Amino acid sequence: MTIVRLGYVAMSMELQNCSPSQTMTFSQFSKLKDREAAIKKLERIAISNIENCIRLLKHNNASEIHFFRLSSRLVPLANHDELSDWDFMQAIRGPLSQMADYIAEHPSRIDFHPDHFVVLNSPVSDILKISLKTLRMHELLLKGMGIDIEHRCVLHVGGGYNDKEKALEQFIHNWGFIKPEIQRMVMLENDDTTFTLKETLYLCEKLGIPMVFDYHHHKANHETDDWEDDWGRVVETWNNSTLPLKMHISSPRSEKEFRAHSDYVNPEFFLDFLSNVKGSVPEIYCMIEAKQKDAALFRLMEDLTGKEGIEKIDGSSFKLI
DNA sequence: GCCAGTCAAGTCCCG
DNA sequence: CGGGACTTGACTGGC
Repeated sequence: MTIVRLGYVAMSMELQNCSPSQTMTFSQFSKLKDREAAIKKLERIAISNIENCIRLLKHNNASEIHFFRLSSRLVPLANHDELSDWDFMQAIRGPLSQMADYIAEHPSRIDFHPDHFVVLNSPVSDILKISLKTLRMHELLLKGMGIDIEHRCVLHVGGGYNDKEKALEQFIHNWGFIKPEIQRMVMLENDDTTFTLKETLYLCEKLGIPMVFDYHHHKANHETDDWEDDWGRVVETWNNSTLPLKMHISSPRSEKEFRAHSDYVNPEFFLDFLSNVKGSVPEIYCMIEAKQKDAALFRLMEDLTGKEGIEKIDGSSFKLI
């Protein structure tokens, strides 16, 4: 028996004026003459983003959704070099602790997917450094939300640099310079252009990192199309975690734009996948990555309801029987 | 109120 | 080696 729990990414198509990613670019910031006022504006944006996250969490609870990816753009310019004197954590302390209270009362699985500019296998030390700074920001935010940081940040392996084997070894090399507290936050995901399931598994097994399998990326980028043989290895990487296995599900937009995410997830595609993993693991968290965000999740929830071999537990949780 | 252009970042691709 | 594409959602400016 396997329990499947579905989640969605960062923002809602149903809630109005509830973006958790409002922003100010550095060029906008620079144009403002009064730096103090500009920082106050950044702080207002960050506070509004976090308040909107709380609204999203309430929306999730009301909809029986227990799995959610937070936007990584909650605090605009938090990592910017020119703003290193800005104590953004102090500025957002209030709403962040409200969020922590809410999460404590309504537990769910919450994580981040820092954008692809976090590159841990870079041979350039400055790029590694800024990447670690970005991870440090995620660490602070998680702690502020009262969330155990273990395995909360999904990352890609990084650049191929014309020699993937060397790039994988560079990852291992760089990993040695990363403090254990940050290492503990990281999960790795196969990507759609460079590092495949097998290559990502190589790192995950070597370094004890849980592997987030992205089925769509695998379809777009693989040595051999079959993944079932490697699925057991993916499951094993989660022995390194106290959390259940997690993966990513999305559908190609079209044959021509195969790598792009479609608005919704094709239920047949998903059901076919589920039939292959049934019984292999007690619980799977599936992050639905679709353009229509929560609306796509709601549609999938409906599509799965009443299907053969699927028993509904609650809104977004299903038992495969 | 809509549409095109801009903004950030690192990598990759082309010339 | 240099410039442009890629990607994402938010925002700005022109009409």
